[in-house]
This record gives sequence, structure tokens and C-alpha cells, in this order.
Amino acid sequence: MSKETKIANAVIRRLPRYLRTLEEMEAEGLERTSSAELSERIGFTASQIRQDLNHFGCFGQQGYGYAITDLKTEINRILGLKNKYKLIVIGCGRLGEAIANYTKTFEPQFDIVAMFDTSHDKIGSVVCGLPVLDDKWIEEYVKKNGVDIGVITAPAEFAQDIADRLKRGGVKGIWNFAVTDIKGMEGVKVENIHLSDSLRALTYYIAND
Amino acid sequence: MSKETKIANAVIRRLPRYLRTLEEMEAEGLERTSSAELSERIGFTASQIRQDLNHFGCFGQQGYGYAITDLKTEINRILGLKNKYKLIVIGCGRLGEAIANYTKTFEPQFDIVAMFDTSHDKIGSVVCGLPVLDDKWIEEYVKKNGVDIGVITAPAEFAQDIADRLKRGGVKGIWNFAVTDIKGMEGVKVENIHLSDSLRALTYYIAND
DNA sequence: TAGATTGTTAATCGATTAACAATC
DNA sequence: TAGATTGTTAATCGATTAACAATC
Repeated sequence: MSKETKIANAVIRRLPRYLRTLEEMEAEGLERTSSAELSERIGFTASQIRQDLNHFGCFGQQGYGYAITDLKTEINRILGLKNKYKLIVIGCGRLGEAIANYTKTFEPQFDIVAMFDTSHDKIGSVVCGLPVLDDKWIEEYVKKNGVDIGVITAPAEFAQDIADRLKRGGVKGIWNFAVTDIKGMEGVKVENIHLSDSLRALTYYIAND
Repeated sequence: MSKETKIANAVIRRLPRYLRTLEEMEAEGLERTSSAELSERIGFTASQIRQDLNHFGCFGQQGYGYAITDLKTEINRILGLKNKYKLIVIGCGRLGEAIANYTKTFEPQFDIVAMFDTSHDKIGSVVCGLPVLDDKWIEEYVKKNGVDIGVITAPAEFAQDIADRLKRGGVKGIWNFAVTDIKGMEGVKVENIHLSDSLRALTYYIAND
């Protein structure tokens, strides 16, 4: 942690939302905004927005508000988006392809360098412009190439083993799309996209209306 | 809402996790468990688990614990997974295909009935065993076929318009994969999968370690 | 200066944890 | 009956909101 003390998880989760809104406003040609205006766009209270932004330092100016471009730059920095990240995708199915494609298209800071699979039909081919390598070389590849993030799109039953090997290889983070929870990842940040949990939360709200 | 009063969002979000753990334990041949054992597997405190489960009625037995199959059945019911849901996927790109494929393979309660796209190369074809229909018929199709959930995998700039038409058609829920927030969805439950936000939270944790 | 809007403290609200009586 | 473990209340902790002094 830089200077700042422990930031609540809830705050971190809101930062990307601020960033998206600021990008939107910048695209509209706006130069300054206020917590009240952001509140209207996003739906959080103005008080919460000021509180959130203040965790990281004083980005606003009393009587004026916030300079959109400056604030955007700050949040970008806080989120670590000034850095570049090397990614590999493990699991070259439809989901793996979709994620690789999405990331290549929309997330320029994230550089996907290879895909991995166990199927000999796929190994050696090129998907989304990326070489598909043999799953068994994950750990070695991560070590040699300084991969930062491993993206797991393989079936749930392989996720734990893949994660263990990614960790031994030295990744800093795992983006996990497998419907399972990974254990023993001390020192590695794990971010889960549990499609199944999301869909089930949706049906809860539909069914209990 | 059935009998129960307002359940906190945080509780709902944990239910799918309980369900997954119970399924896992059932598959291992276990018949009963306790809040302490669940706590060890999941990582929530035993106290929280008892508190959570009690929101919905007394599923446990003092001195005994919880019957795994019964508890699983209850959570299934609470989450609305006893019902069937009709889905359509809008956006027949890689992500759309991946989601359609995932849902068809792993989520039997969810019946995907069609895909939609604007591209004339795709309209009329069959993807994942589903007909690809013309985007302009979404509203009509939803009305005629009683579609419950619309899955948006189209680019962000089209998401709001698609959501509006889904709403007019009468869907109960929207599963949104577009990197944007949808407005004016009163009466429609929206569940977002914001890949971009997830990735950015991950880099925050990596960068601010 | 007057008006606007932040930064920040205090109050409120909600969620988690601890404790233990109830009871199987 | 004794042991185990829930259900449930009370205590704690954390996050959100309200209020307002600071200041641009």
C-alpha cells in the first residue's frame, strides 16, 4: 500500500464505476463536475462519493468541484491501470476465446501473450492471433515470461490444479471464470467471475418479487 | 416475497455459494453437516452461516446440524431454481456463443430459445443449435414466446436500446454483459457482469499490495 | 465579498460476530 | 441424561449518510 491506509473493499468496487462515468463525461466534452452531479449519474449519494474520493487524497477543490480529466487520471493510477500486465488464458474453449478477444479489443493495458489447452487438436494452432500451447508448460512459461495474470476458463475440475501451477510460476493475480472456489492462494489476488452464482442471484430476485 | 421479510443483499449473494458447497458435499456422499463444518469449507464464520440460513426458516436441528440434501433443496427453492426460465441471447459474437454454450451445458433450468444479431451474415444461421434471428424482432419475440430473461452480450452502445425493448417485451430479468449501466429498468431485475470492472479491481489489488 | 462545494467529523444505519439459552 | 449444535439476542464492528466548518 502506497501512503494510504486500508481501503474498504466496498470502495474499491466502486472505483471502476467512477472511472467509467468520468470517461463518459470526458467524451461528452465536460471539464468539471461535482459530487452532486456524479451522484445523479451514478446513483450513489454525493456524500458517499466525496467520502470515497477522499480516501485517496484531496482531488477536489472547495467551491469548484472536481476536474474530470485529473480525477480520471488519479483513479486510473489508483487502480494500477498505468501499468501493463501480461496475461495468459488457460482453456481455449468458447469462453477462453471470448475473454481473449474482449481483452485484446477493449483493454489495451492487458497484453495476452498465449493461450493454453490440454487438447492436442488445439495445441499448436493459433486462436485470436495467439499461439495455443500445451497446458503442461504453464508453470515454466509463467516463470520464463514474467506473466502477471492467469485467466482460468477451463472446466471447474481442473481449476485448482491450474491455479496451483500458476501460483508456483509466480503470477500476481488470477482471473477465475471456473465455477469453483480456489484455495491456498496466499499472496495471489484472485478475482472470480462466477457466472452460475450471478444467474442464481438473478433468479432469486425474479422469483421473490 | 413469500413469507419472509426483506433479506439483505449480502445474504442473497452468499446463497449460491452455500448451494455449491452442499452439492459438493452431497457428491462426496455426506448426509449431514454443521455450521462449523460449512464454515471450514467456505470461510464464512459459523455464526454468520446460522444467521443466514435462519432468515429463511429453521432448517437445522439443535444438537444435530443440517441435513445436506434437505438444505440443498431449500436453498434451491429460495433461489427460484425450481422454476424454468426462458432465455434469449442478444449479440451473437464470441461472448454470446460462450454464454449460450455455458448455459445450455451447465444450467438445465435455463432454456435458451433463440439468439439475436444485427448482422445479415449471422441472421438465419444456427449457432450452438439455436436460430439466429433479426435483432429488430426482439420485442415481438419476447411477447409471443414469454421470454423470462434477456442476456445482453452486444456492444455497450446498443445495450440501453436493447434493454428498453426487452423491458417493453416484458422480460422479468436482464443478464447484462455489456460494459455499461442500464437505466430505467424499474420492475426488471438487472444482473451485471462487468468484465472491465472486475479486471480493474484485480489490478487494484495487484498494484496496491 | 457571496456562493458553491469540498473535506471531515459525528450520527445513523446495517451487517457481522459473540454468547448463550433452547432443545434435539 | 450428557453432549452437541442450533436459533436468537445482544454487542461489536464497519459502512453510509447527514451536517457543517473550511475554503476556493
